[in-house]
Amino acid sequence: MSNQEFVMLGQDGPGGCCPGLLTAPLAEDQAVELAKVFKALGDPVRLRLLSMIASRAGGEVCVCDLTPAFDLSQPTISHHLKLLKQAGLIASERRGTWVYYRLLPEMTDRLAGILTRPAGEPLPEPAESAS
Amino acid sequence: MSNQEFVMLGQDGPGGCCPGLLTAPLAEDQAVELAKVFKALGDPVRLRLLSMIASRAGGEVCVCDLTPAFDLSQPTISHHLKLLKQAGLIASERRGTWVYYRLLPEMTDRLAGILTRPAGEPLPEPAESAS
DNA sequence: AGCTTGCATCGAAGTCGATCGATACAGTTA
DNA sequence: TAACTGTATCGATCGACTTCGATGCAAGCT
Repeated sequence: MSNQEFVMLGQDGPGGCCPGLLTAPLAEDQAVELAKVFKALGDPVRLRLLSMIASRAGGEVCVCDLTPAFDLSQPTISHHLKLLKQAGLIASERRGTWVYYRLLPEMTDRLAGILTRPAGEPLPEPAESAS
Repeated sequence: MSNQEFVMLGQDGPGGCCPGLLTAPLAEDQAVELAKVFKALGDPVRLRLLSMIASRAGGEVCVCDLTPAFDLSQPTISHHLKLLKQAGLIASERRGTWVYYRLLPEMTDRLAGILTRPAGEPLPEPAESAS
């Protein structure tokens, strides 16, 4: 179905676990893929949607529970959910009339790892000046 | 100096450490602030810039070392650095003719924490379907 | 079948963002 | 002071993004 483009972030690159963004200069291809995911997180509405989905007790939320929480039209919410889904952050499942969304923790785990600096990072020098 | 707007992400909110995005529904104000930072990371050029700065041995990089690494004009690189700076991800210092940028690990640490789910998260059920 | 509800897709309108060339500013050097 | 190098800012262009109303599709109900 469809010609949608999903973010895959090629599982840990060729031969290592999570190069990390903070340790090595990050190739352009990886930067492009990673940017898609961060861009999906770069909107207040999508952040709140993700947050509502992730923090849900049962792990799932019906769209009908998400939409009324915003001052936005139903198509707009649907669009944001689609972007989060294409970013690999959430997945959806239809059950009867309703569609349920749930978090894909693999992606958030990956992002957290990418933003984590390896244990005892030197922390060059506690310089103070900052333009 | 200036009327620039910097992201502050009010240190851990009123009384807790890193509510977390994945555990509670995230208020609108927090979502707006967080989105600014993620938006700054939502561009391949900025991700590579941040990566080059963060992975630098001495912890600092001269702009003159960053600019030639891209197929972009000098003003464009300068603009991207400005956005990363306003997001609180990097800081700059002028020494003589050159300007040096360095990572502000507090922000990346914070983001990593926000994207990390608290230890033994239930992981509702390893359901398979994903539209 | 026909109606109703829940959600997605489709254009359109307005805003935002990435990029550039031109230019201004800071600091060094002659 | 003048000239030169390294960065930042300005204004414009153009494509991307957010949002909407209208519409289409899926599933349940009468």
